[in-house]
Amino acid sequence: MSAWVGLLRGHAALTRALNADLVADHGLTLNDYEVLLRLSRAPERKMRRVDLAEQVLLTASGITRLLDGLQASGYVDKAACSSDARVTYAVLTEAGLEKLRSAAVVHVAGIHAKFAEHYSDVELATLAELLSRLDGSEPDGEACKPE
Amino acid sequence: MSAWVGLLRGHAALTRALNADLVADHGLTLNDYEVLLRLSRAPERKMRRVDLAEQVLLTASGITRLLDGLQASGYVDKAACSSDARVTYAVLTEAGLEKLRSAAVVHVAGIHAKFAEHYSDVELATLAELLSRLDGSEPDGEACKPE
DNA sequence: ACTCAATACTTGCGTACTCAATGTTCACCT
DNA sequence: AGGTGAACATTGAGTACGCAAGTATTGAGT
Repeated sequence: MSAWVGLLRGHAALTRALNADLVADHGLTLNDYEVLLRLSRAPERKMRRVDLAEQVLLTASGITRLLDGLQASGYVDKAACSSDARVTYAVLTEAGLEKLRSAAVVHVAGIHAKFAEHYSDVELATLAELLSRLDGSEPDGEACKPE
Repeated sequence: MSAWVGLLRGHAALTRALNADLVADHGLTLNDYEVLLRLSRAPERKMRRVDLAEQVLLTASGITRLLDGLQASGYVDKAACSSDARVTYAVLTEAGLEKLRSAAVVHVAGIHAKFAEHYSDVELATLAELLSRLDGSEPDGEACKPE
């Protein structure tokens, strides 16, 4: 049970702090950042919305709304798919890439600081490996910085 | 960065699954359960709302609304403090205790299953210890079951 | 006794979602 | 060709919060 409580509390502590910084400095939430990041690393900087939703663990509805916000800010555009009319792509704009880059400076440093404050490199690797088992994802190295 | 991504994804995967079970089977959210649990283990099964908010990592506003819901369901009552008129206690009712006990059967088993699925006992203890550093909390043994 | 800052709680408002419903499109089968 | 079920994206409605503002009370200092 300790691990469960630790996961809840640790998650809350970290996301609150990092989200507050991101919102205050750049007007982006953690999920906004994650979406911009995923797009920045996708071929042609575009992804189907359904794939994006799956990647950031949101529903179709959630991704629609989140992307509406980013589109309103000029950070993403929509693009149609030539072979499937059901599909709409989310495309990262130049403004979006700039935004991501500027936000990354502080965000990545913040994450590093939070973890380095508590863990050695070995411990961090252990933690990462253990946590990756929870949702079956592969450990994802240096995943926080845009290309 | 892997640990950060693992924390986000692991947290999402676990809380989604466990919350869905709790809501479907008992009409309680994870935070509802946690509040009932904390009250069940408090002296006289009552706590100041401000302390409860701090324990479950909610704001005063958040705990007010959460307790409103539990009170409407008959699981908690309010009680005044004889020595400080600012303070209102949240008190667990008998119905609340019963609810907690019945929910605990499935919830605790669910948590155990999720963790045992991925970790040995030693790994679990390691994970718990590492996670507890994130918000400076003490490891909290067998904290998920009501008294 | 008075003042002020801190404390406790509630309420209004806004945000970020999920669930359910809906319409369009596609893949597959007969 | 026609029918059916699934995939995709959006929208309406509801939920669970946090932030800010507000009220009442208390403790500390003068």
